[in-house]
Amino acid sequence: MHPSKRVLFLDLVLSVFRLNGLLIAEGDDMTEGLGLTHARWKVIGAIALSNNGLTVPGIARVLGQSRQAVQRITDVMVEDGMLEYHRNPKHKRSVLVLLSEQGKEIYNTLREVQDPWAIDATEDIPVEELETALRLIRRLIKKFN
Amino acid sequence: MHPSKRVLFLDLVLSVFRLNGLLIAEGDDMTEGLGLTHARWKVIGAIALSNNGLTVPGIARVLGQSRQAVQRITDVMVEDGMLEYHRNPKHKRSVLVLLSEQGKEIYNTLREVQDPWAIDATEDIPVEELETALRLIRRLIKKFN
DNA sequence: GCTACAATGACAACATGATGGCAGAAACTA
DNA sequence: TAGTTTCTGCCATCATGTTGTCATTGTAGC
Repeated sequence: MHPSKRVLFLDLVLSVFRLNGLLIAEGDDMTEGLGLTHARWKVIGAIALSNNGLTVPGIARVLGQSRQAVQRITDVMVEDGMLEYHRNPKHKRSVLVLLSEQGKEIYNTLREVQDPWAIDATEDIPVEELETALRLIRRLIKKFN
Repeated sequence: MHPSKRVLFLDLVLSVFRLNGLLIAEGDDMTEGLGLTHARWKVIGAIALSNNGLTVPGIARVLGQSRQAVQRITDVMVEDGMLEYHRNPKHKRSVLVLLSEQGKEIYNTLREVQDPWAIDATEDIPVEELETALRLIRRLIKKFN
C-alpha cells in the first residue's frame, strides 16, 4: 500500500468533519431570517424532494438519523405551522409529513438564497472535479452504510 | 453556468452530511472498547498531533468547535485519567492539555484499530481520486472559513 | 386465520454542541 | 504606563442527536 495513502485518507476524514461543520454554519447563516435551523432545513429539504410526502421514519432514513430525533423536530415544526401531518392511506399509524403552505413558501425562499450560494461556491471549480469528489464520497457512503 | 452544476453541488453537500454521520458512526464502533466517543477521540487526536500540548481554546480552534464544548469534554477526560492539565509557561490561566500515560496508551490502541480500517476503506480507491477529492474539500473549507 | 417478526409512536436518560453573559488575565496600543 | 481590546474560564440555557424501553400496529410466512 502506498505509504501516504493512509495519511491521505485520514486527512480526508478530518476534512469531511471540518467541511460538515462549515456547511452547517453556512446553512444556518443562510436561513437565519426564515426561522430555520440546520435540523429544520434538512427536514424541509427531504420532504420537498419527495413527491408524496414522507413518514417520520422515512425522513430519518433519508437523513441517516434516528427516527426519534426527526420525530421531535417535525412535532415542533407542525406546531410552528411549517409542516402538516396527513393521513397515510398505506399505514394506519404512521402519518405522512407534508409541507404546509407556509412551509412551501419557506422552501421557495430557501431556494432563492441557496441557488446563488451554490453558484458562488462552485464558481471556480470545474464540473469534473465535483463529479469525481461526489463519486468518491458516494463510494465511501455505500461502503459504510 | 452548467445547469446541472448547482444540483451536483447540492448533491455533494447532502453527501457530505451523510458521510460525516457515517464516519462518526464508524469511529464510534472502532473505539467502542476504548471508552471513547467521537467527541473524545477527536480531542485525543488533536492533542496527539500537536507536539507540546494545546490549550482548550486551541483544541477548539483546531476542531472548529466552541471552546465551551471542548472544555466540558476535557474536564471529564481529565477526571477519567486520559488527559492531564499542565502549567502553561506562556499563559498563567490557560493550562496545557496533554495526554496522560493512559491517554497515550489509548491513542496507540486507537492507531492499531484505525490503521487497518483506513487501509480497508481505501483498498479499491486510487490515490489520485483521494487527492482530487481532498483538494476540492480543502478548497471549499477555505472558502467557507 | 395465527403467529412471529418488524416497524412505529411515545417517552426517558444522556451526550454533545452552540450561544450568551460575566469576571479576570493577557495582549496590544497610544 | 494607562486604557482598550481580546482571550480565557466558568456558568447557564437551549437545540439536537443517540440509545433504550415499551406498547401497539403492520407484515409476512405458515
